[in-house]
Amino acid sequence: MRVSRAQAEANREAVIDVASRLFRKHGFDGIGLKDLMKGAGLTQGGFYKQFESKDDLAAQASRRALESALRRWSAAAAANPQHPFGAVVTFYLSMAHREEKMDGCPVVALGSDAARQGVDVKASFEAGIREYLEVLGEWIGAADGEEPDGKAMAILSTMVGAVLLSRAVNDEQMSKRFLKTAAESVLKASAADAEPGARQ
Amino acid sequence: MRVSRAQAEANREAVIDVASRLFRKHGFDGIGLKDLMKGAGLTQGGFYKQFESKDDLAAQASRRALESALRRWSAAAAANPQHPFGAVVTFYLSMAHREEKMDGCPVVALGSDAARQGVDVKASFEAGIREYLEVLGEWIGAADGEEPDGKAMAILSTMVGAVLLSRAVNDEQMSKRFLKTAAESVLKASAADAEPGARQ
DNA sequence: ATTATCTATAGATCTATAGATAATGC
DNA sequence: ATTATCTATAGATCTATAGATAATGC
Repeated sequence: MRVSRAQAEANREAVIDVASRLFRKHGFDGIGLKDLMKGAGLTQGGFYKQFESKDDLAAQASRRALESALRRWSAAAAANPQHPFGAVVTFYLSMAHREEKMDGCPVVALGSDAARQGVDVKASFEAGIREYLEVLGEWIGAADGEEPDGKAMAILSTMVGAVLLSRAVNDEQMSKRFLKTAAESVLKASAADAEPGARQ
Repeated sequence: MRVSRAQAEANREAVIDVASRLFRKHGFDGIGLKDLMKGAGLTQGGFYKQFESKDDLAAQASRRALESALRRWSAAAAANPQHPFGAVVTFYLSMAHREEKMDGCPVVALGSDAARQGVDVKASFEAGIREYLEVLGEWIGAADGEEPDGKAMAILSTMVGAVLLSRAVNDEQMSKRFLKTAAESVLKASAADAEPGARQ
């Protein structure tokens, strides 16, 4: 029954990975410990030797989900080094991303849920969101002086909101238009750098 | 025990109203029928004489929440008839709105949850979102020809995303900056009408 | 007589804990 | 000897149903 220390650690990581996907699919309240452990090939009883509570797993799985999402951004960007931002926008604001909640952006899949969670889950989201903003800031160029990542924040808001809205409606055409108009908007915003009329 | 037909209908409406608020606070999976009914001064047993299922209530409460949110937009707009759009943006992208999940925009409070629900809940969201887009379109002016509410869609995405992000982090300063940068972005986007460089 | 609401309960599921088991690690 | 995982279970809660109760509506 007992496994090696290395295997135990691998099992723990597997639970976090599985949870990061199943929470995105079902929400924090939509799936129980039994199914989360079963997803990693374990039974429910071992859970509390690995984690302090379900909240503890939620915080760790959130962190893992954000890290995984950022890696997908990097992969999309690496595939098109000339236009990393455009590549990420194309991927993020696609119908494919709309459909794959389980492997998609956790801010969209769990944002409403995260707002109801405690500080630990929110800390995981905050850390991941800061990394999102950092890479966005690098790609679109630092803003003009004050509010370093202000432009990145507005762009991230548009991207997150568009996918959220596209998933909340039945009409596929409407979903597509949310994604398309958001893509046009953020690409335009990223291009407009020292626009006349803006302060300073 | 039995009440008049009119009172029964009033009770039913009260349950929907309460549910529209409690679902926003706790999520569809975060509150049970017992507490939903108790919120309207009733007991759990009567639930299935009023509603077909919990999903049925979720769909009706979602519709009610969206209607109520649109009324708040109208109220904010009516308070400043010269700049209805600016008034709504100021209210929507405020820290006060960030704090009041229970009476705030249901797309933010329940958007991630709605994506996991069936067609009925999504239909409620879709109908409400269409109304959001309609009033936005009136205020910011119809776009130039094709894609009538394209600009409204991008603006709504930014607004929804910014409040969602502002609620997912612990840092209040970060929350404020999400709201502030989004407000600047949507006000600029609404002003820029026939911008040079745009297609057409 | 009808029916809106109540109390009570079935059966499933949830989080968390207790104790057994069997393999690891000293 | 220690410990990772297992089976089993406590106690609470969930959705949904059944039958009782008492006031309405004909």
